[in-house]
Amino acid sequence: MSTENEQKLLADVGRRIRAIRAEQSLNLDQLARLTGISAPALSLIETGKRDARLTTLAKIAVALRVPLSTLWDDTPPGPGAKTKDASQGYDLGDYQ
Amino acid sequence: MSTENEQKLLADVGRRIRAIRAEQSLNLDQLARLTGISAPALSLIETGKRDARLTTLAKIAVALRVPLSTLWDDTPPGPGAKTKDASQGYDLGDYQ
DNA sequence: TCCCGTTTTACCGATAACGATAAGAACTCT
DNA sequence: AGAGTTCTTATCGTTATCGGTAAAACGGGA
Repeated sequence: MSTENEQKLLADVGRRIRAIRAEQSLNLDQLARLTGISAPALSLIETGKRDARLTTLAKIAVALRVPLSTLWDDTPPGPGAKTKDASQGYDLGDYQ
Repeated sequence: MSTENEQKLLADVGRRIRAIRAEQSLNLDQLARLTGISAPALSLIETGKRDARLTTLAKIAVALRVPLSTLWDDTPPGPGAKTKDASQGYDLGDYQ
């Protein structure tokens, strides 16, 4: 994975987190208390400046009450039949 | 998110990575070359002993040619109609 | 039992995440 | 302009990831 794609991934995840947080009318301090992650750290994650760990993202997903996979968008929108076959070969997105 | 759930999450993601790697008949050295992640680091991730960063998991997903969300399984298996609504309220799994 | 491929574990050094705190920017309202 | 809220940025100290290397375990087959 190239560096510019990593940046896009982080920026994308951050935008998604911020959008969900805004939907729930939470500010950074409130989300910080819910997650145990400091508000500055959350700010860095949301602005795509920090490469968070898996458990950190999981804490955020739990606090926002969304599935972890909601934080990015790489699942193909195909109508059903998610075979989970690795050699399936659907169109790979930017994070692939 | 509690610590024991974090451990379960990491162990689960690791198991899933290992399963996909086995499906493709890759050993750790080969996946290491594909990802740029060292084989010892991959071993730690697969055995749930390391809390990898998002871009690290993304590199693995790219190398294995699977969507990032394949590495865990928190998307509801509902037939179609993935509204991505945060307040949707389907049954939250162990990672929620 | 002796190899051999694979994986795990242990160390090292460099880099980065993370919490805490504080300061600064941006924005609104009065 | 001043006060208030929210977010961003900076610094510091602790901890963890990560690549590299090497050494151990864990197999299986001849």
